[in-house]
Parts: sequence; structure tokens; C-alpha cells
Amino acid sequence: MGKAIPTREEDYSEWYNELVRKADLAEHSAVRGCMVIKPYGFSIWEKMQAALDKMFKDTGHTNAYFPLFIPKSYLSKEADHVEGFAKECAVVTHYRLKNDADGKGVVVDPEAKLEEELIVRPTSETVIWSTYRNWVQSYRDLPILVNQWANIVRWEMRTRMFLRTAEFLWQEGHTAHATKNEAVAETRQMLDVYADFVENFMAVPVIKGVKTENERFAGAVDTYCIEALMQDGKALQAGTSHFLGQNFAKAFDVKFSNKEGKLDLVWGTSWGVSTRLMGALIMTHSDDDGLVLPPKLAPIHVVIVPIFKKPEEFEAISDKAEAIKKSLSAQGFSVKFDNRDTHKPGWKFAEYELKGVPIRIAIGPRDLENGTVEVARRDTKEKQTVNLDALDTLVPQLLEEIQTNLYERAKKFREEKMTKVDSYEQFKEVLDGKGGFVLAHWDGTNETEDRIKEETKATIRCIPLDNEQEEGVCIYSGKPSKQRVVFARAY
RNA sequence: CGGGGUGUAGCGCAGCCCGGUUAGCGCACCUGGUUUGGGACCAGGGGGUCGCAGGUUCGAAUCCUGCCACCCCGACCA
Repeated sequence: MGKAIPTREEDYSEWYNELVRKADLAEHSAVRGCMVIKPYGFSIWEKMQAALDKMFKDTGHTNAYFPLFIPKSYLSKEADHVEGFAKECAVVTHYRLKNDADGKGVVVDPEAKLEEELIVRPTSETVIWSTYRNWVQSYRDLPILVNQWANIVRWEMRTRMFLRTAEFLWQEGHTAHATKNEAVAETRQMLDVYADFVENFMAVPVIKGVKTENERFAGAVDTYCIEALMQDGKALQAGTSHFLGQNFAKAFDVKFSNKEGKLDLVWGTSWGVSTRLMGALIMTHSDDDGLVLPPKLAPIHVVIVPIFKKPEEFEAISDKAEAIKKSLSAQGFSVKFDNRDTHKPGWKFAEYELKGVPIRIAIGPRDLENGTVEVARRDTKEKQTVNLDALDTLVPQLLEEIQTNLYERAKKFREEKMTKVDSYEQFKEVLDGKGGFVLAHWDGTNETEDRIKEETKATIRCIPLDNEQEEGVCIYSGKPSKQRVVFARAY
């Protein structure tokens, strides 16, 4: 965008909004708290969906679809769950409109009040477990390994494109198992799938960990998560995987006969990632010139921009460009030849940089003469002039390099923003200064966590899996602690 | 729901304090021409219920009252 990434928090927000709009990803809708995902933005989401969906299927899951509406009574069956979501539910109370008697347009027909209100799903555990009750009788019916791609509604007070909108798109997996071990293994497996996707496709490094009781999903026994660090120093929860224990089985009476012929409650998991990942992608890799997309998720891998004066030149360039496009497409790459004569080359360069296209190939009269092209990579902005026939090997190699470089760059940034602190003073100083993840000892109590949150706005993002054990004292209470946990201010 | 801010052409804004021709600028758009290796230039042109409603006034984008919408910061959350 030609505008430096701001360091002040408010400015970063505005910069982010502008980028989302200018890169043609999404825009605010006139509908309260909602967002319109534009075709270019959606095509990135589709790439994410495709990759994730394949990973789910490779781990034995299948897709299904459950209702958008949840009868109010379902939601209240699991006590913690309803408490966690009650404050942000959209509720359907009527099913009909009518013309106003005073001619003031259309009004809700009071006659058409629903017997039982319907909740627009904020998540689907309740509808799904009420369905699973009918699906499970015997251990032979287990496990159920189902995923659904859906939209959900959470009536958040304050919204932010991709990170928190009233309606958003996501994927939610809901599985049912005969044993605790199997369910825990599933929970951990899906966390690994998420980490794998986010790191290898999105090129965003994450910390895998488990949430504290305070931050746990409403109704879960354990919530595992992946936490990423954004370039403004704030943390973003990129995905969660919950071990539900037998909580939902109990609430919805989902029992099965085990091999010994005894009735037992089913063990459950649920896991999800959302269009929030788009926000993570944007806030991890973007630079002063706009979006930077990792090749594995870029809707367009290579854009070819012709530079010409005369029609004959355009003809000759077109031939070359089409040949390149054909050859690279055959390798499975998505190539766009922007042959519009309504925009000048410089304009196109800026445009595709803004949209994050990983590789740009420019062909002009000079190249026609020399049999060369100019290849520019988006991540480093480096340009090189190469022979035409080198492209078939150079492009795949470059795309791989960009993918790796983006990950390494983000990881280096994150490492620099991980700080071990041993006093509360230092803790606050780091939060207000360089930001990022702060590793500190914590006494393990909710009270301490709450107080720290209240005083500093920092929360415990997670307790990392395979965390190093280390004797120490809580930075807040001074009580003994056996390990450091990850604190940060978060989105 | 609290605090701050903004609503004027598709986008970004000036004008408002101190009321007064026909409401202006940049980008974008249309026409013609010259251009094309990093967001071209010249000339001409089109596009406005000044967020909405009411009030004050001979006269309101400008002053007053009420309402609405959006943005940013908090509380809530993925």
C-alpha cells in the first residue's frame, strides 16, 4: 500500500482494515457486525478449506450437515455450555411478517410467535449430540468421526473483519468414542492437524498448548489450542480442539453397550477453525506494500504482466506469455496473464503486490530481443532476469523458497518476541514495550490469572505441550511454580 | 453499554468556528489525443436528497434539538 505498517495499536487496526479492503478480500456489510467476503478473499478461504478438508478425510473423518437452528431447550442441557454462550446468541422468536395496519411497511406478526424460541447456532455441540443419541446404541456404532462446514452466529459486542464478526464461516468436527483414551487421542490428533496446516500451508508458526480453566471452552474438560503471534505483538488463537469428556453424552443421554454388555456414556471431542485464519494470514505476512500470500494458499501463483508499445510487440509477448502459462499450468500452478490494455504495467505491479501474488513475470520488448523475462518475488521484492526456458524449473523452486522463507521470517519474528520474565515489573514492562509472548511462572490459580488480566489485559494463552519443567515462583503471588506459561495480550 | 471520533459524488477529504451567488478539491469514471521497464500526461465531460427529522432565519452543509449509522478504545469473545 506504500504505507508503513504502524506500530501504534489503533493505527494498526486502521491499517489492517484498509489492507483488507484494498486487497479486495472483504468489506464491512451494512448488516450489523457482518462482513462481505469478496471473491478474491473467498478464493483464499476456499484454498484453506480444500487443504483442511483433505487433512480431515486423511484422518478418517467425513462431512455432514446439521441444522442452523437450535431449540432453546437443547442449549440449556449442558450447564457450563449454556453459560458460556448465552450472552451472545441470536434468537428467533417469530416465523412470519405481515403488512402493518397503518401502512408503515412490514412488521413482525405477533400471532406468529414460536412455541419454543430457536437459537441461531453459536456452535453445534447441542444439535449434534442430540442427533448422536439416535446414532449410537452399541460400541459397533463408534467412533463417529464427523465434520461440518458451516456458518455460525455469535452476537459479539465489537467486531473486526475476519477476527470477530457476528456471523462467520468455520469448520467444526464432532466425534464420539467408546473410550476416554481414544477421545483424548482424537483431540490431540486434530490439534496436530491444525498446527500442521497453519505452519505448513499458512506459514504461520504456532505454539501448541492447553488452556487454563478460565480460558477453556464452555462444556469441555480440556481445551487444546494453537497460538500465533501477529506482527503488532498481539496473540491470536488460531484453532482449538476440545476434549469434552462425557459432558455432552451425559447432557444428551448418549449411551452405548460396550463389549461387556454394560451401558456406558460416550466420550466426545470437538474442534474448529474459522475464517479468523484469514486474519492470521494477513497479520502475519503483510508488509508495507500489502498482502503477502504463502504460495500454497495463493489463488494466483504467478502473474504475467506484458510491457509493450506497439501492437506487434503485444502479439509477440502474448505468444510467449501464453506459452509460459500453458507450461506452468501443466505443472499445476495457477497463472494469470493480465493482458488488459486498460492499465499500465506500473499500475499492475502495484495491484498484484497489494494482493500478495507470490511471483510476477514481466515481459517487454527488451526481453523479446534477449529471450528473457523478469521474475520478481513478492516476499523479498527481489527481481532477476532469466532465460525463458529456465522458468519451468525456476518457478516451482522459487515458490517453495517463498513458502519456506515466509515461515522462517515469521518464526524469527516470533522468537524475538518471546521473553522470559521473572518479576511482575518486568512482565508489565515487556507487555507495554515490545509485546509478544511473555513466559512467566504462575501459581496455577484462577484468581492470580484474573488479577493479572485485570491489571495488564494479558491472558494466559496456553500452557505449552511438552513444556520444560522448571522450579520458580509466581510473578504475581510469589507462590511456588513448576513451569512457565505463555502470557500475551490477545485478539 | 461507557469514552472518543466521523457522516459532504464510487473512494479519500476541504468547507462548518464567523450562515449569504451555481457546494469545492484529489483519486476513480466517460470522450479525444499523446503514452506504456514501477500506480502516465493534456484537454473536455458526467456524477450531490451535504446521514435523517424537526427548529431558528429573508436565507442553513454551516446555528439549535432529537434520532440514526459507522469507525476507534474499553467491557464480551474464536
